[in-house]
Amino acid sequence: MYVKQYLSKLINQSLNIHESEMVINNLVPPAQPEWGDVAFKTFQLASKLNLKPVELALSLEQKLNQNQEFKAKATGPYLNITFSTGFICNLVLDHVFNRPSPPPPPEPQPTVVIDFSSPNIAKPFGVGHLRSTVIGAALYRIFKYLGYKVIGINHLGDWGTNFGMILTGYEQEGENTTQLEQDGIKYSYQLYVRTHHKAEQDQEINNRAREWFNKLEQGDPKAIEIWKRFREFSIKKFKQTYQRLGIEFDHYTGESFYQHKTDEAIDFLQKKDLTEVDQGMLIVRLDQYDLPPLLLKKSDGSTLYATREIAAVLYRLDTFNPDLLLYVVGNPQELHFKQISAALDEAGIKIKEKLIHVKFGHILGMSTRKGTLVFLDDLIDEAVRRAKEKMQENKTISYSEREMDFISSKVGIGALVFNDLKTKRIKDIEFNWDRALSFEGESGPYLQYAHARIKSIIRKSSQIPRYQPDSVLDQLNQPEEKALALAISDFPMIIEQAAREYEPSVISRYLLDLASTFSKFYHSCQVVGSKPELLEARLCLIEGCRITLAKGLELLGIEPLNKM
RNA sequence: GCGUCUGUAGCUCAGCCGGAUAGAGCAUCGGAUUUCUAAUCCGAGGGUCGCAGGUUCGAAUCCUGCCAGACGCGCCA
Repeated sequence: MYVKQYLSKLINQSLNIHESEMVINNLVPPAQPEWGDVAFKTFQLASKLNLKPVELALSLEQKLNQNQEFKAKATGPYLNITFSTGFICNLVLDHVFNRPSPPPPPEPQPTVVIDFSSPNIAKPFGVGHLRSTVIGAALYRIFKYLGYKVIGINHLGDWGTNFGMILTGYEQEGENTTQLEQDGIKYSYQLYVRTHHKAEQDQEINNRAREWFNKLEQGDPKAIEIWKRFREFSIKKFKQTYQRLGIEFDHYTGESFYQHKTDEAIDFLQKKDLTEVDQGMLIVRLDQYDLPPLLLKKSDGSTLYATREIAAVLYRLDTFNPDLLLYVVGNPQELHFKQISAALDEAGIKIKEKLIHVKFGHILGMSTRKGTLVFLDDLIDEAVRRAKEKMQENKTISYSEREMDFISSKVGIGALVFNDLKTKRIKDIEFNWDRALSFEGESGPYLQYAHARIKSIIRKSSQIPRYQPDSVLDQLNQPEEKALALAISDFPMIIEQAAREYEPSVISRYLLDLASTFSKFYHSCQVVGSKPELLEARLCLIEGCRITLAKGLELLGIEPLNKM
């Protein structure tokens, strides 16, 4: 960005135009590295200025070459620009060291509410929920970094007919306090499964489950008390897992929170004359939107998922007055969110631009029934175990016991988190232990390793890297050094793109590229042991890379490591 | 049946608001360690960009049709 911004400014000035966005969008890497550092595609701008691309390129070549800092060469409709390495490094590192934060967004500070993770407290936290959790948490950090006010909400699935089943099982078996307190989720899930199994042979159990859920809805003290216990211990367990992942929420307001707000929501839609009764159900027709009707009430009068969702959106608009309302929820619910958005739009609420369904592909090859479901905690444990194994194989580095525990935990989790963030959200993922826990190639540990190596170099240099204007950066003249500076330069634009597209994978791909560029540098340019000026210059460059890498990793929720 | 999404190297993917010779990782094969961590780096092979039309000076990218897969479509969430 720094380099592109600089170039764009010059191009705009030389032509006396104000098209910096278009120009920046047309600045690309040259097809061949030896052609230059940045290439300008002139097609779009030429068309805007009513010129032929080739002519524009030639004219720009002449104008820009009055500048001392670089060479410009027109090649057909392209303009290839070559900088001196020292110049690029100064441009880029000045920003990295002296202006590490992006400029704040214009006042008033925009607010974004992010609904993510949202597990069901009676069902195991499986690998499927990891995606929403990890993507949502990344978006949370990205928007915060960009200066937004961000509110993270865990919309727990803490209400529903399945609690009838759990309460029935509880009634039959009595409480296993140890299990409940240790892992409320696993306990309620197993209770659910056992009772559900019995219910398949015994209709009486189903009836009992319905009764219990009814009691719960009526506010029966006994039912509420037991439900509260299950909820409390499930959340306690969730928080432990979230802590391992370094994730926090501002609110744990689940579906039960909206239980008594649905009447108000239904009232609101009824007053707008949008509802009608069909076969005993209360519905909102959405024919104008080419969508099937939204169901608000079952024929027995009880509310549905969508009802509570409407209530939740109204509550959030009212409470947080957000500019964006993000729902990090899987693909299958696309229709659901379209309906919610349409119904509210019909009611005159301007929500279409605000309510964004940040959808993602689901995890294939995992089923609760087949028993192929993988529990997140087990997956994390396995990731950490494999990381530890890898560390024990390492013959050149020794670790204290504390280091072993800390590093293996961060590496294992880094691999796991990165695995869910490296591809575009929309893609379905076939779960595979070895792929999810890869430590090589395009992986979290690859990025952490690059960071650790930079730290290691700095440690061995016994110097503190610093940036000074007119410094020794002119010492740098290797292509690997220039490539590294150019890679660092793209960081701000990448973050903006990730936010614009609600797509953390943009950052993942970028960091892979940055780390790979560093690794190439590492293998061809020695830092420690160079003559003093070169040492200082290279330290400054790799520290710039490290700062950028660390920031990117933090945004994704991966720990940048000093040693591994 | 209708709708949404996906289809690029053996596998997993990037590139998709049109532009220079379609890029990575894994896997396979061959190399690199007396110097800052080999969880790394270098090299090789590997492609009808699902198929067929269309728009354009130019299409993996835009439009249409078809094929394949995933998901969704009134009383689960």
